[in-house]
Amino acid sequence: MSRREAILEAALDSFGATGEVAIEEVRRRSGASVGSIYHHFGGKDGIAAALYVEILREYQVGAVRALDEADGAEQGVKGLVRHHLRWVERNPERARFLLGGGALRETAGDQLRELNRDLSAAVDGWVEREAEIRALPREVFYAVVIGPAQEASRLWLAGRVGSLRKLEGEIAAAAWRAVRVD
Amino acid sequence: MSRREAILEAALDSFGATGEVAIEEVRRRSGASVGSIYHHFGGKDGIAAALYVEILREYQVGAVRALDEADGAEQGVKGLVRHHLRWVERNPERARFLLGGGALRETAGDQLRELNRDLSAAVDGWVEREAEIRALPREVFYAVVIGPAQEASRLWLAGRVGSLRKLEGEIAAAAWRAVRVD
Amino acid sequence: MSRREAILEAALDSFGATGEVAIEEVRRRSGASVGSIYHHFGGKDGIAAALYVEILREYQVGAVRALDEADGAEQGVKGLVRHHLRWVERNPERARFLLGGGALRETAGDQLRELNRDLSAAVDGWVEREAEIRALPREVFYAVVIGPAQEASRLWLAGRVGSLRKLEGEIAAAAWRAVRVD
Amino acid sequence: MSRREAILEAALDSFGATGEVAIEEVRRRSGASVGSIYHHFGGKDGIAAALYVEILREYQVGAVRALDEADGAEQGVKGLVRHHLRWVERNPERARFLLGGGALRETAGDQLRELNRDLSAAVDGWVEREAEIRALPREVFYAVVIGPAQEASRLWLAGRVGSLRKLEGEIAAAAWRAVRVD
DNA sequence: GATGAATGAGCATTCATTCAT
DNA sequence: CATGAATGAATGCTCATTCAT
Repeated sequence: MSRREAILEAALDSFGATGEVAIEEVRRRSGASVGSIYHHFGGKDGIAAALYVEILREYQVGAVRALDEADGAEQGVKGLVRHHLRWVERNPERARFLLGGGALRETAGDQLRELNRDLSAAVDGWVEREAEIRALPREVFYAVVIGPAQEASRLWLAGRVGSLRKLEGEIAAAAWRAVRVD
Repeated sequence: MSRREAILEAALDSFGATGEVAIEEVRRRSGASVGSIYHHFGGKDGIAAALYVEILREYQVGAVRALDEADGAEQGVKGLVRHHLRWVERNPERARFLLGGGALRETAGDQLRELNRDLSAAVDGWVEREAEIRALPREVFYAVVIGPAQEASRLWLAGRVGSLRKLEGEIAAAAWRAVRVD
Repeated sequence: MSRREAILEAALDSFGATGEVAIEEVRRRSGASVGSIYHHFGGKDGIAAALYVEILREYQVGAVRALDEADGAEQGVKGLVRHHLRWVERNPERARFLLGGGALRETAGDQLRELNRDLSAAVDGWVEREAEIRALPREVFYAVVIGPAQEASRLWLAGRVGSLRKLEGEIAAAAWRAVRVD
Repeated sequence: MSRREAILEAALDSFGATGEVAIEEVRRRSGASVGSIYHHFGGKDGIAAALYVEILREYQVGAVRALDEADGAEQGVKGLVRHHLRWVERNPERARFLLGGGALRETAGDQLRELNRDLSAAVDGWVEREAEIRALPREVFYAVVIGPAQEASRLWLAGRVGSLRKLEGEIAAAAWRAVRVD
């Protein structure tokens, strides 16, 4: 593991422990010196932004693959939901970071915009091609498909739900009922 | 307005401006002295907890009323969604605080547990009496009904959606499709 | 127990717990209001001074009695030592306060000077009448008789000695050897 | 003088002036920044502990040398007493700090235990080899030899005795009478 | 005599950031 | 690339004291 990776790893742990990325904490956990951290990331925001981009990219790759591998509208929608739930359950710290990290969207600016644009384009294109999906404003489609999975994820991260895996089928089916044409 | 109320008000404003409750900021905005703040709330966490409880209670009162006034399952589910969206749109600072305030759930402990228990009981009782609602694990019902509204709210709070009011009908209808029996 | 006494008691406990008398702590422990404390003692120093005087007086009464009841020089010296050790062992909090409380001698000023003058007079008079006691500067007599007991007390208060009672005989005998004429 | 040393020096002065180590005061006197102080000592307790260890070590070195240079039991015991009195008279601030610093024994923990163990071992070994010294519990020996000097020191530090040097002979002789075999 | 809300100076501590080596 | 000493603004908090009721 490179210095850079070790620092990012430590930053993620730091966030998990305290709810924010603290340089001092990162230094302790990574074993790198303050100077080294600054050399690589330029500062606190730099670390958070790099981490955010990296995590988001990983999440999105999975989402796009879920669509690619889907055979038909139903499988696509359910695949998005399942990917969300499984990714959260396998990456709780990353999920927590993504949910709590709204503050730094500005710093990572350009890269994030690019990422989101790419995903949106992919999803929008897919939706348009699927006739079985009800015509909905794009934000509503997003909210209705991802919202339930996201809310369940939040409950799970807060320890108020035992297993996302067990709810997966129900949530995916509900999302499908909500967006399919009758 | 009592000192106590003035302090809570200032704390909400402070949170809106900086994303967290800063004592110094609260002092400036409320006109109260540091000592007075500590006299009433015991510290930073105390303020946040009191605010959290107060806001959550207000939200929940509205949610329960939405159910009470509903005539039938469909109206009830749609009422919950509409209440959520309208409450967020009318109380953006409060909504932001509630969403970001996961950290202090411990401090407010007992009161929050009580609030959540009461709401859960009310909703569960209602759901059981409605035959038109599909049998779902309680967490799934919650996630499926509130999730989309919540996700749309987040987009709106982030400035990425123009008006919740306009999406209200679509989101409520989608939630209903997701939980009704066929 | 009167309000006054309750406050003094609480002040002693507070000192035992934190090493100094804190009004807030006294308030909590005594159940009195801040205002009431100020009414009775005028402030922090007032409490400490009153406590100091009260405790010192009690200690000195015992010391004088030890001399009064003594039959001859040896019994007197040993009696002073024994009284010191027993008083400390029976009143550890009071002893701690007396030892640590040097800072407030100014506040209690006049009363303390009077107390010390009275005790000095009593002891000096007694020493002069006892021919078996070696001629020593008064401070040396004091240091040599009380010093060992005091040092042992400090060890005991720090938990580094099991029981003062068991050492009593040896320490008293040593003090006597140090001040008697050959 | 290194930063570290400058900070310790300033801490000692600060203690002398106010009776406790105040970071703000240390900062002013040492010229170091707050951050630097924390970098080196971690906080208030860290400074006090480091100071305590350093001062105690210096005192103990002198005590051990007094024993080493002594020719026989009488010179050894009197040497310990004289060292104590002279050290106090030459280092009043350090003495005051050592006497008042009971609170931080926990923080300096291990190092202090080690120091005390070493000194105890040295003294115990010496005492055992000296046949002219009366068999006494180790704590009693300590209390009887050091107690009088310590008590005289306290009087001197409080300004109630003119010169320790003048009392030195009497106090040392008294200690010797108290512990020698007849 | 008693109460407790209010005050504000003072203090320890954290933390992002810089920079000489 | 790496290190760690140094900086100093910012902040939460404590606590003695006052005073209107």
